[in-house]
Amino acid sequence: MAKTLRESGKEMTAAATARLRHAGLRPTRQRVELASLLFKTCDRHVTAESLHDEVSAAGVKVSLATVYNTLHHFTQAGLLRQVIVDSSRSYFDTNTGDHQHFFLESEGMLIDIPAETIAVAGVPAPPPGLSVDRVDVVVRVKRA
Amino acid sequence: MAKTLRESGKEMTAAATARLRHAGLRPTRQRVELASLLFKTCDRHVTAESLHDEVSAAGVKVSLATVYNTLHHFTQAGLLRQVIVDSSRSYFDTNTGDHQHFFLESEGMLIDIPAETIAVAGVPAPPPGLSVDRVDVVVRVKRA
DNA sequence: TCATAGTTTAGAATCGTTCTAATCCCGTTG
DNA sequence: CAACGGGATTAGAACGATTCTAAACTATGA
Repeated sequence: MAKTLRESGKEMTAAATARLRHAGLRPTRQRVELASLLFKTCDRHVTAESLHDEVSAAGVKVSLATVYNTLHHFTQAGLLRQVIVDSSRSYFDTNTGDHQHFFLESEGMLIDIPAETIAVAGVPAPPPGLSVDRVDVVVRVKRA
Repeated sequence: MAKTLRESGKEMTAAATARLRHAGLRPTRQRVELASLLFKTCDRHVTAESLHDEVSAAGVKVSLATVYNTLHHFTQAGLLRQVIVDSSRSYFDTNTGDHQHFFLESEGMLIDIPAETIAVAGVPAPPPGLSVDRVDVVVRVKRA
Protein backbone atom coordinates (compact mmCIF):
# COMPACT_ATOMS: atom_id res chain seq x y z
CA MET A 1 0.00 0.00 0.00
CA ALA A 2 1.42 3.39 -1.02
CA LYS A 3 1.85 5.95 1.71
CA THR A 4 -0.18 9.11 1.52
CA LEU A 5 1.60 12.43 1.29
CA ARG A 6 0.47 13.26 4.77
CA GLU A 7 1.89 10.03 6.11
CA SER A 8 5.30 10.52 4.53
CA GLY A 9 5.28 14.11 5.74
CA LYS A 10 4.71 12.87 9.25
CA GLU A 11 7.50 10.34 8.91
CA MET A 12 9.88 13.04 7.74
CA THR A 13 8.98 15.20 10.65
CA ALA A 14 9.39 12.35 13.09
CA ALA A 15 12.76 11.41 11.63
CA ALA A 16 13.96 15.01 11.65
CA THR A 17 12.82 15.47 15.22
CA ALA A 18 14.64 12.35 16.31
CA ARG A 19 17.76 13.43 14.50
CA LEU A 20 17.71 16.82 16.20
CA ARG A 21 17.10 15.32 19.64
CA HIS A 22 19.92 12.89 19.09
CA ALA A 23 22.23 15.77 18.20
CA GLY A 24 21.23 17.61 21.36
CA LEU A 25 19.28 20.29 19.52
CA ARG A 26 15.84 21.42 20.58
CA PRO A 27 13.45 20.40 17.80
CA THR A 28 11.70 23.65 17.08
CA ARG A 29 9.26 24.00 14.22
CA GLN A 30 11.85 25.84 12.10
CA ARG A 31 14.65 23.37 12.73
CA VAL A 32 12.41 20.43 11.95
CA GLU A 33 11.33 22.04 8.68
CA LEU A 34 14.91 22.78 7.67
CA ALA A 35 16.18 19.37 8.73
CA SER A 36 13.40 17.68 6.77
CA LEU A 37 14.42 19.50 3.63
CA LEU A 38 18.15 19.03 4.15
CA PHE A 39 18.09 15.33 4.95
CA LYS A 40 15.24 14.23 2.71
CA THR A 41 17.81 13.34 0.08
CA CYS A 42 21.50 12.56 0.39
CA ASP A 43 24.56 14.66 -0.31
CA ARG A 44 23.05 18.08 -0.58
CA HIS A 45 25.03 21.32 -0.85
CA VAL A 46 23.24 24.49 0.17
CA THR A 47 23.93 28.11 0.90
CA ALA A 48 21.94 30.06 3.48
CA GLU A 49 20.12 31.81 0.69
CA SER A 50 19.36 28.72 -1.37
CA LEU A 51 17.97 26.96 1.67
CA HIS A 52 15.94 29.99 2.63
CA ASP A 53 14.49 30.17 -0.87
CA GLU A 54 13.68 26.50 -0.76
CA VAL A 55 11.94 26.59 2.58
CA SER A 56 10.05 29.71 1.53
CA ALA A 57 8.98 28.06 -1.73
CA ALA A 58 7.65 25.20 0.35
CA GLY A 59 5.33 27.72 1.95
CA VAL A 60 7.07 27.69 5.31
CA LYS A 61 7.92 30.96 7.00
CA VAL A 62 11.45 30.98 8.41
CA SER A 63 13.58 34.10 8.65
CA LEU A 64 16.94 34.28 6.93
CA ALA A 65 18.59 34.92 10.30
CA THR A 66 17.19 31.64 11.55
CA VAL A 67 18.50 29.83 8.50
CA TYR A 68 21.97 31.18 9.31
CA ASN A 69 21.64 30.27 12.99
CA THR A 70 20.38 26.82 12.14
CA LEU A 71 23.12 26.08 9.62
CA HIS A 72 25.69 27.01 12.23
CA HIS A 73 24.02 25.00 14.96
CA PHE A 74 23.73 21.96 12.68
CA THR A 75 27.37 22.34 11.75
CA GLN A 76 28.50 22.55 15.37
CA ALA A 77 26.38 19.52 16.16
CA GLY A 78 28.05 17.55 13.40
CA LEU A 79 24.97 17.31 11.19
CA LEU A 80 26.51 19.47 8.48
CA ARG A 81 29.93 20.38 7.28
CA GLN A 82 30.97 23.77 5.98
CA VAL A 83 32.74 23.74 2.63
CA ILE A 84 35.04 26.60 1.73
CA VAL A 85 35.42 27.01 -2.00
CA ASP A 86 34.29 30.55 -2.64
CA SER A 87 35.49 33.73 -1.00
CA SER A 88 32.05 35.29 -1.00
CA ARG A 89 29.59 32.58 0.05
CA SER A 90 29.49 29.69 2.47
CA TYR A 91 28.32 26.26 1.40
CA PHE A 92 27.06 23.58 3.74
CA ASP A 93 27.25 19.88 2.93
CA THR A 94 24.92 17.25 4.35
CA ASN A 95 27.64 14.67 3.81
CA THR A 96 29.79 14.99 6.92
CA GLY A 97 32.04 12.04 6.11
CA ASP A 98 35.55 12.19 4.74
CA HIS A 99 35.35 13.24 1.10
CA GLN A 100 36.36 15.97 -1.34
CA HIS A 101 34.70 18.15 -4.00
CA PHE A 102 34.46 19.23 -7.55
CA PHE A 103 33.52 22.89 -7.70
CA LEU A 104 31.98 24.55 -10.75
CA GLU A 105 32.43 28.18 -9.83
CA SER A 106 30.34 29.66 -12.65
CA GLU A 107 27.25 27.94 -11.27
CA GLY A 108 28.13 27.62 -7.63
CA MET A 109 27.78 23.87 -7.96
CA LEU A 110 29.50 21.31 -5.75
CA ILE A 111 29.84 17.60 -6.47
CA ASP A 112 31.15 15.10 -3.95
CA ILE A 113 34.21 13.00 -4.61
CA PRO A 114 34.31 9.93 -2.35
CA ALA A 115 37.30 9.79 -0.03
CA GLU A 116 38.34 6.39 -1.39
CA THR A 117 38.83 7.57 -4.95
CA ILE A 118 41.23 10.37 -4.10
CA ALA A 119 44.53 10.09 -2.25
CA VAL A 120 46.72 12.88 -0.97
CA ALA A 121 50.29 11.80 -0.27
CA GLY A 122 53.29 13.66 1.04
CA VAL A 123 51.57 16.20 3.26
CA PRO A 124 54.55 17.57 5.19
CA ALA A 125 54.54 17.88 8.96
CA PRO A 126 53.18 21.30 9.90
CA PRO A 127 55.48 23.85 11.51
CA PRO A 128 56.23 23.28 15.22
CA GLY A 129 53.30 24.05 17.48
CA LEU A 130 50.73 23.29 14.81
CA SER A 131 48.77 20.15 14.04
CA VAL A 132 46.79 19.12 11.01
CA ASP A 133 43.08 19.65 11.42
CA ARG A 134 42.06 18.37 8.02
CA VAL A 135 43.09 18.25 4.39
CA ASP A 136 40.69 19.71 1.85
CA VAL A 137 40.96 19.05 -1.85
CA VAL A 138 38.97 21.18 -4.26
CA VAL A 139 38.98 20.22 -7.91
CA ARG A 140 37.96 23.38 -9.72
CA VAL A 141 36.25 22.60 -12.99
CA LYS A 142 35.04 24.63 -15.95
CA ARG A 143 32.47 24.20 -18.70
CA ALA A 144 33.80 22.46 -21.84
CA MET B 1 80.88 48.59 -0.98
CA ALA B 2 77.42 48.48 0.65
CA LYS B 3 74.59 50.13 -1.22
CA THR B 4 72.92 53.13 0.34
CA LEU B 5 69.24 52.99 1.21
CA ARG B 6 68.51 55.42 -1.55
CA GLU B 7 70.32 53.26 -4.05
CA SER B 8 68.45 50.08 -3.10
CA GLY B 9 65.21 52.04 -3.12
CA LYS B 10 65.93 53.11 -6.66
CA GLU B 11 66.78 49.57 -7.64
CA MET B 12 63.50 48.32 -6.20
CA THR B 13 61.61 50.92 -8.11
CA ALA B 14 63.41 50.15 -11.33
CA ALA B 15 62.84 46.42 -10.90
CA ALA B 16 59.18 46.93 -10.10
CA THR B 17 58.72 49.22 -13.06
CA ALA B 18 60.34 46.70 -15.37
CA ARG B 19 58.20 43.92 -13.98
CA LEU B 20 55.04 45.92 -14.55
CA ARG B 21 56.03 46.89 -18.09
CA HIS B 22 56.86 43.30 -18.86
CA ALA B 23 53.41 42.27 -17.64
CA GLY B 24 51.77 44.90 -19.84
CA LEU B 25 50.74 47.10 -16.94
CA ARG B 26 51.24 50.84 -16.90
CA PRO B 27 53.76 51.57 -14.13
CA THR B 28 51.93 54.20 -12.14
CA ARG B 29 53.29 55.52 -8.87
CA GLN B 30 50.82 53.39 -6.88
CA ARG B 31 51.47 50.18 -8.76
CA VAL B 32 55.22 50.61 -8.46
CA GLU B 33 54.91 51.17 -4.71
CA LEU B 34 52.70 48.11 -4.26
CA ALA B 35 54.84 45.92 -6.51
CA SER B 36 57.97 46.97 -4.61
CA LEU B 37 56.43 45.87 -1.35
CA LEU B 38 54.94 42.67 -2.74
CA PHE B 39 58.01 41.41 -4.56
CA LYS B 40 60.73 42.69 -2.24
CA THR B 41 60.69 39.29 -0.55
CA CYS B 42 59.52 35.91 -1.82
CA ASP B 43 56.36 33.96 -1.16
CA ARG B 44 54.19 36.61 0.42
CA HIS B 45 50.50 36.18 1.24
CA VAL B 46 48.48 39.35 1.59
CA THR B 47 44.90 40.50 1.83
CA ALA B 48 43.75 43.82 0.42
CA GLU B 49 43.60 45.21 3.90
CA SER B 50 46.98 43.94 5.05
CA LEU B 51 48.64 45.34 1.96
CA HIS B 52 46.84 48.65 2.38
CA ASP B 53 47.99 48.84 5.99
CA GLU B 54 51.52 48.04 4.95
CA VAL B 55 51.72 50.62 2.20
CA SER B 56 50.13 53.20 4.49
CA ALA B 57 52.60 52.39 7.27
CA ALA B 58 55.36 53.01 4.73
CA GLY B 59 54.04 56.53 4.46
CA VAL B 60 52.66 56.11 0.96
CA LYS B 61 49.15 57.28 0.18
CA VAL B 62 47.18 54.73 -1.84
CA SER B 63 43.44 54.27 -1.56
CA LEU B 64 41.94 50.95 -0.58
CA ALA B 65 40.05 50.86 -3.87
CA THR B 66 43.33 51.07 -5.72
CA VAL B 67 44.76 48.24 -3.66
CA TYR B 68 41.79 46.10 -4.71
CA ASN B 69 42.12 47.17 -8.35
CA THR B 70 45.83 46.52 -8.32
CA LEU B 71 45.56 43.10 -6.73
CA HIS B 72 43.08 42.11 -9.41
CA HIS B 73 45.15 43.56 -12.22
CA PHE B 74 48.29 41.83 -10.94
CA THR B 75 46.35 38.57 -10.69
CA GLN B 76 45.01 38.86 -14.23
CA ALA B 77 48.52 39.64 -15.44
CA GLY B 78 49.87 36.50 -13.78
CA LEU B 79 51.93 38.34 -11.17
CA LEU B 80 49.77 37.07 -8.31
CA ARG B 81 47.52 34.15 -7.60
CA GLN B 82 44.33 34.28 -5.59
CA VAL B 83 44.07 31.72 -2.79
CA ILE B 84 40.67 30.67 -1.53
CA VAL B 85 40.80 29.36 2.01
CA ASP B 86 38.41 31.60 3.88
CA SER B 87 34.81 32.40 3.08
CA SER B 88 35.15 35.99 4.18
CA ARG B 89 38.47 37.29 2.83
CA SER B 90 40.59 36.92 -0.25
CA TYR B 91 44.29 36.16 -0.03
CA PHE B 92 46.80 36.83 -2.78
CA ASP B 93 50.01 34.87 -3.16
CA THR B 94 53.17 36.19 -4.80
CA ASN B 95 54.13 32.62 -5.60
CA THR B 96 52.27 31.90 -8.83
CA GLY B 97 53.82 28.49 -9.39
CA ASP B 98 52.21 25.12 -8.74
CA HIS B 99 52.05 24.60 -4.99
CA GLN B 100 49.67 24.13 -2.08
CA HIS B 101 49.08 25.64 1.37
CA PHE B 102 48.91 25.21 5.07
CA PHE B 103 46.26 27.52 6.49
CA LEU B 104 46.14 28.59 10.13
CA GLU B 105 42.64 30.01 10.26
CA SER B 106 42.88 31.55 13.74
CA GLU B 107 45.59 33.89 12.52
CA GLY B 108 44.80 34.11 8.85
CA MET B 109 48.24 32.74 8.11
CA LEU B 110 49.21 30.87 4.95
CA ILE B 111 52.36 28.80 4.43
CA ASP B 112 53.41 27.41 1.08
CA ILE B 113 53.84 23.70 0.48
CA PRO B 114 56.01 23.01 -2.58
CA ALA B 115 54.23 21.14 -5.36
CA GLU B 116 56.85 18.38 -5.32
CA THR B 117 56.23 17.35 -1.73
CA ILE B 118 52.52 16.76 -2.12
CA ALA B 119 50.81 14.38 -4.54
CA VAL B 120 47.13 14.05 -5.28
CA ALA B 121 46.22 10.76 -6.92
CA GLY B 122 42.92 9.39 -8.14
CA VAL B 123 41.18 12.60 -9.13
CA PRO B 124 38.20 11.21 -11.05
CA ALA B 125 37.21 12.49 -14.47
CA PRO B 126 34.83 15.38 -14.04
CA PRO B 127 31.21 15.00 -15.17
CA PRO B 128 30.65 15.23 -18.94
CA GLY B 129 31.00 18.73 -20.30
CA LEU B 130 33.41 19.81 -17.57
CA SER B 131 37.18 19.94 -17.48
CA VAL B 132 39.59 20.28 -14.59
CA ASP B 133 40.86 23.80 -14.15
CA ARG B 134 43.09 23.09 -11.20
CA VAL B 135 43.37 21.09 -8.01
CA ASP B 136 43.76 22.97 -4.76
CA VAL B 137 44.88 21.34 -1.55
CA VAL B 138 44.47 23.19 1.73
CA VAL B 139 45.94 21.66 4.85
CA ARG B 140 44.05 23.32 7.68
CA VAL B 141 46.13 23.45 10.82
CA LYS B 142 45.52 24.43 14.42
CA ARG B 143 47.63 25.57 17.35
CA ALA B 144 49.05 22.68 19.39
C1' DT C 1 0.22 25.26 34.53
C1' DC C 2 4.35 28.15 35.19
C1' DA C 3 8.80 29.58 34.91
C1' DT C 4 12.83 29.76 32.46
C1' DA C 5 16.22 29.31 29.32
C1' DG C 6 16.80 28.66 24.68
C1' DT C 7 14.78 30.32 19.89
C1' DT C 8 13.07 33.19 16.49
C1' DT C 9 12.58 37.47 14.28
C1' DA C 10 12.70 42.11 11.87
C1' DG C 11 15.55 45.32 11.17
C1' DA C 12 19.82 47.58 11.99
C1' DA C 13 24.62 47.06 11.77
C1' DT C 14 28.98 45.25 10.05
C1' DC C 15 32.44 43.64 6.96
C1' DG C 16 34.79 42.89 2.81
C1' DT C 17 34.40 44.26 -1.69
C1' DT C 18 32.72 46.71 -5.87
C1' DC C 19 30.80 50.64 -8.18
C1' DT C 20 30.42 55.59 -9.65
C1' DA C 21 31.75 59.54 -11.58
C1' DA C 22 35.00 63.12 -11.12
C1' DT C 23 39.85 63.98 -11.24
C1' DC C 24 44.44 62.75 -12.34
C1' DC C 25 48.54 61.36 -14.83
C1' DC C 26 51.32 58.29 -18.21
C1' DG C 27 52.78 58.05 -22.78
C1' DT C 28 52.24 59.62 -27.32
C1' DT C 29 51.79 63.08 -30.78
C1' DG C 30 52.40 67.37 -33.00
C1' DC D 1 57.70 70.80 -24.72
C1' DA D 2 52.55 71.53 -24.64
C1' DA D 3 48.43 69.32 -25.63
C1' DC D 4 45.67 65.32 -25.79
C1' DG D 5 43.36 60.91 -24.91
C1' DG D 6 42.50 57.04 -22.45
C1' DG D 7 43.74 54.38 -18.70
C1' DA D 8 44.31 54.90 -13.49
C1' DT D 9 43.13 56.78 -9.03
C1' DT D 10 40.05 58.34 -5.63
C1' DA D 11 36.39 59.38 -2.04
C1' DG D 12 32.39 58.01 -0.96
C1' DA D 13 28.24 55.59 -1.95
C1' DA D 14 26.45 51.15 -2.77
C1' DC D 15 26.33 46.28 -2.37
C1' DG D 16 25.77 41.39 -0.85
C1' DA D 17 26.60 38.12 2.62
C1' DT D 18 26.51 37.62 7.25
C1' DT D 19 26.01 38.91 12.15
C1' DC D 20 24.02 41.48 15.84
C1' DT D 21 20.27 43.40 18.85
C1' DA D 22 16.59 43.39 21.63
C1' DA D 23 12.01 42.09 21.93
C1' DA D 24 8.56 38.45 21.34
C1' DC D 25 7.94 33.58 21.42
C1' DT D 26 8.06 28.53 22.72
C1' DA D 27 9.81 23.92 24.17
C1' DT D 28 10.60 21.63 28.30
C1' DG D 29 10.97 20.35 33.12
C1' DA D 30 9.03 21.05 37.66
